[in-house]
Amino acid sequence: MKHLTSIRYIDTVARIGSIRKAAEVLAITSTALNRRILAIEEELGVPIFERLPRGVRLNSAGEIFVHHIRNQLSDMERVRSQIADLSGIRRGHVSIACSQALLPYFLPQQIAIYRKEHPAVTFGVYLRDRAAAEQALVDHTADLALVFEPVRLAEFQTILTVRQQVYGVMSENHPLANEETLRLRDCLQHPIALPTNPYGVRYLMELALVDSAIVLNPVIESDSFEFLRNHTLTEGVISFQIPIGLPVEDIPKGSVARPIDLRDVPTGLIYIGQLRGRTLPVAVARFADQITKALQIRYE
Amino acid sequence: MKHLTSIRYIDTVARIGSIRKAAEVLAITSTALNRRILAIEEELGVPIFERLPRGVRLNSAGEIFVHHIRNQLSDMERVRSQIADLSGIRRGHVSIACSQALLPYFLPQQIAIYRKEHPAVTFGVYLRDRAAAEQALVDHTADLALVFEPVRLAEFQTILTVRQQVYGVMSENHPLANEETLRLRDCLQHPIALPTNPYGVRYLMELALVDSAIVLNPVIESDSFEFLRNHTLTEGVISFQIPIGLPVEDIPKGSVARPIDLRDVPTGLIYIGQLRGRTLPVAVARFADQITKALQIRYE
DNA sequence: AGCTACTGCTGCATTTTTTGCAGCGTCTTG
DNA sequence: CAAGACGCTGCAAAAAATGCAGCAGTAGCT
Repeated sequence: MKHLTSIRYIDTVARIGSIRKAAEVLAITSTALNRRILAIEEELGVPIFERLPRGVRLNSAGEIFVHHIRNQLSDMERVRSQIADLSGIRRGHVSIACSQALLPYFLPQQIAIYRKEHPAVTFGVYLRDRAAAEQALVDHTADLALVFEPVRLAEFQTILTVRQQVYGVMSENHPLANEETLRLRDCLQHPIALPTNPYGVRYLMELALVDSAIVLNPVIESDSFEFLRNHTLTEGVISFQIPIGLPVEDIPKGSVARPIDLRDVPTGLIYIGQLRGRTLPVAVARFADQITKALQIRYE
Repeated sequence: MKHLTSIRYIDTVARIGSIRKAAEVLAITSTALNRRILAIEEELGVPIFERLPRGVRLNSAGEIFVHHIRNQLSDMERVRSQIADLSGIRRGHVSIACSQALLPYFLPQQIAIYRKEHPAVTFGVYLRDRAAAEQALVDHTADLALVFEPVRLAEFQTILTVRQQVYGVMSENHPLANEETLRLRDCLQHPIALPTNPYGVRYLMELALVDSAIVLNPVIESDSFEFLRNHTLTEGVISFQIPIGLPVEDIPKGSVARPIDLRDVPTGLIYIGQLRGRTLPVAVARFADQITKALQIRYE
């Protein structure tokens, strides 16, 4: 909306940290942008940016101000979507920050279902580790966060939690492929592949072993779950994943997934959350509702 | 704030229920107001007012919108005051050491103006002669010094200087009361009243006469400017004062002030100063700013 | 030291937006 | 049916925003 242009600009400058760079992104000249900032500072009676030789940075007045205008901007989005809802059309945008496990199957499926009903709603899906996803809520980069074992900031308001047991994924030719459930000590007899540290699965497994003398020695470590999953097929390694990151029906040909005994690795939790105290735009609220129901049905 | 003008207007229209009447209240034409409303409705894609023969009324989209913008407006107020608190212009203490001439009119007036904006800021005003005022800065007894013809210690950092011509103050019945400007030798034909030695006016006048044979022989000598000023009314004496120590508009009934010819007594300077190198508290800096501007306007 | 590249900022001419005036059509009201 | 009030529109003037060119300051590099 037009009357929010200045504060949208300022939001962008605060994110980018440079007036000239932000001006490029916003497709205006740095002059115009600079003047808008000076005008706002004039109105507030106080500068909101520190001028550094390499750009600008919010000072504490700026922190307060920008925090407020981000609320204002997303509130306005909500209002627009409420108004649009009145006239029957649902439009809007849903922005999601989520863990890697949600990307391959769960979210694409859910978004497809939703968009079939409401084609005017657009989506943004952003891969963030546990900490960054929560941060994205705070700075309004995302409306929803779907995170495995989050840090749980004070600003994070849980909508739903879902238990997720860790599974071992391996080739169907693997010696352990026929076990009903896997014991961790058995797995560790074989080469293993693990996600890197910030990810929830790795975190859970290290937590499980913290009291024992055992150390995780992955032959493969990667921050790509997809790579890890594929690698179980090409080499006889065991990878680890949570059910939501696995196909709903059947594991791809040639690989199997077996639960790790709960005595060895406890279940983790996926959290769906939003920024505390925020009233979500209609489209977002509805989507949150949909995936909440889907998860409740799927994981009792 | 400027960028909220449109929504403030809309808020008013919603309250009043008529574009033309609201325009009057807002002191703009109905045309401009009407166009702003149309523009917002355009942006929202939906009207927010029902047009009735007697004016306008919010429709349900408008209810949502106006509810939101009212929140936004009061939030902005809150943010502004948070920022004001943070920057300290709202609270704090300003401590001033100054010459006697500033006490009767100038400072009370300026402090009143400032405190009207920032009632939580407190003031301390201390009468100090030229040397003592500067010393007060050094030992942090005062944040600001306003001094006529100061000693100018090394630690004294000048913020602004203002020229002040010496005036003769006398009863309107005095023989010299009708002169445009006064020559010093004419004044000395009459009884004169002078401040005691440490004061700037006395200093200036003695400086002016140092090369001549003339000696100042006051019939009254006092360290109270107020006493001197009043005494001109009761006895036919001439007293001496600088403009800032005189009322802004009119000299009190019965007395007149006439400038002393610059060939006889040179202009003196009022210095506003602070401790060298010190970063002043925000409240102090603001007040210094205010009086600086006030003085610049008053004595060009 | 000198140089380059990058920063935020400013004066001026130009473009865009906003405003005010006059007037139109519609509707209630006396 | 006339009067008055309402929201709205065409057009010209006023005001604001924008873009260009250029300045001054600083970090990092040679």
